[in-house]
Amino acid sequence: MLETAYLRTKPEEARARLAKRNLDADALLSKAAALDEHRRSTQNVLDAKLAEMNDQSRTIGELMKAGKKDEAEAAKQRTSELKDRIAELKDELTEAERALHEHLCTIPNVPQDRVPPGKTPEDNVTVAQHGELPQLPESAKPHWDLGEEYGLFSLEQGVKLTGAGFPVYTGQGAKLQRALIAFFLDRAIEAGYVEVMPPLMVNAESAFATGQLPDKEGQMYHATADDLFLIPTAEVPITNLFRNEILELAELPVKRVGHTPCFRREAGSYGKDVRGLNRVHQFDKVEIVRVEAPENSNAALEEMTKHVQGLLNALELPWRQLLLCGGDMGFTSAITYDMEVYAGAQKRWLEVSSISNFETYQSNRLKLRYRGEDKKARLAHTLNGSALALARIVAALLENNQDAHGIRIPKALQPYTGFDRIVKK
RNA sequence: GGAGAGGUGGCAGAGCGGUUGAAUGCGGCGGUCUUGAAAACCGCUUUACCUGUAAGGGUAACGGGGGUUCGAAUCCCUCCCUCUCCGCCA
Repeated sequence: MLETAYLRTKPEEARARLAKRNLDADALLSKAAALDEHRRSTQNVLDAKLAEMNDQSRTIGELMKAGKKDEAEAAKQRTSELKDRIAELKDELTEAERALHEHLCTIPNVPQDRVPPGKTPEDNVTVAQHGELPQLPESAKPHWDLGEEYGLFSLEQGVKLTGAGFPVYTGQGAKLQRALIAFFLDRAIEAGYVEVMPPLMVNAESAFATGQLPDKEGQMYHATADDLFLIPTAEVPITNLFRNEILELAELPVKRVGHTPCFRREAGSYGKDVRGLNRVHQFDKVEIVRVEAPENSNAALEEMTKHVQGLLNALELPWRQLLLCGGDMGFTSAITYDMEVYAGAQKRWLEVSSISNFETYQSNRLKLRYRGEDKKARLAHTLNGSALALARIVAALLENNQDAHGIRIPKALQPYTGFDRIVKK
């Protein structure tokens, strides 16, 4: 959620940046300004009445102490009107706060200057690319065929157990999952991230603080009996670790990494996008999360991107880095890079990582602050990125490395898999 | 799941209807003293919002929400959480 202080002090900047998202920035912001103004004036009046009431109460207390019962009683009578007015104003303020808050929740984060304008993925900008695209023979198979052929994973079995989009991994396929997770975790730990194993379910408060609620409610599985949500990403529990915290400057930067399964309903998805492992309801992901002082957050974003590039290079996967345009960026992000790998048999790019700087948008909801040089508490910046999402990495790995004798495992991964090829049983 | 106890500032721990945003101790910060340090002594030490150029002033917060009252950390209701005992269990 955007800060009202920002909207008040830099309305022009907010308007210009928001416009890149291809929405009616003027309408959103002028409504926010009106609601904010109303909230403040209501509080002003209420505060004055409360001060008056406090004064009265103090006087009555003194009269009671002095034994002047009659005078005290008389003073009590006089407070009833004030009391009613205060109750009225309190309701008004609560409503004004609710309305402002609700409206602020509908305004996405303001994109940074360098974010390109645009509406669709077509307008994203490729800022880096690396690796040769694999030249596979016509007989090359997409990963869903390879998965069946080598007995690595089965979507059909998942249907039996759960439903569509819940793969069952078996044998070398299961080991490959475990190897990738361990590899990603180890690399992050080497890079200074502290490993976290969080709960896989969160309460509504946590889901709200990182922005999954209310914007993406339909995306999460909801256990209604206990009002808990299955996490769509480790970002949610890990970032919420810092909810309502004030960090000392020396504690920054906070660097956390966690592996979790991720659960996504993916309501409304269809078509070739969802074939095989391209889009599933449950997948494993290693996520890196950072809390930074504002002046360091953009450097941190680049560092995280380099880290992800290093992983992809180690896996020998051709990748490209996209700078998302305003229209394609996530609701809560100020700038996002997407990392895509090329899946040679499908002949298409698959998104395997999304790295974002949320600036204060999340921390404002989280009430995540840090104490600066001047000892004043102010909102920290939060960032996160996938490093990396498994299912699609597996898809690309299988497709690109297939040959007549099986599927080659990249060298960096072999210590983790314990085998250098996937072969038919 | 059942029974009981309890949730107060960074921590420990008072307060149980009237200048109590909150005693006291510890910790932390600043100062005096000292060649330096320790000890001792003195002062400071929460956060959010509103108002103001600022200094300052105002309001709110004692697990969350609601109620009683002129006035609530203190009384009542409710939810959540922690601890102890019992039950169940990987």
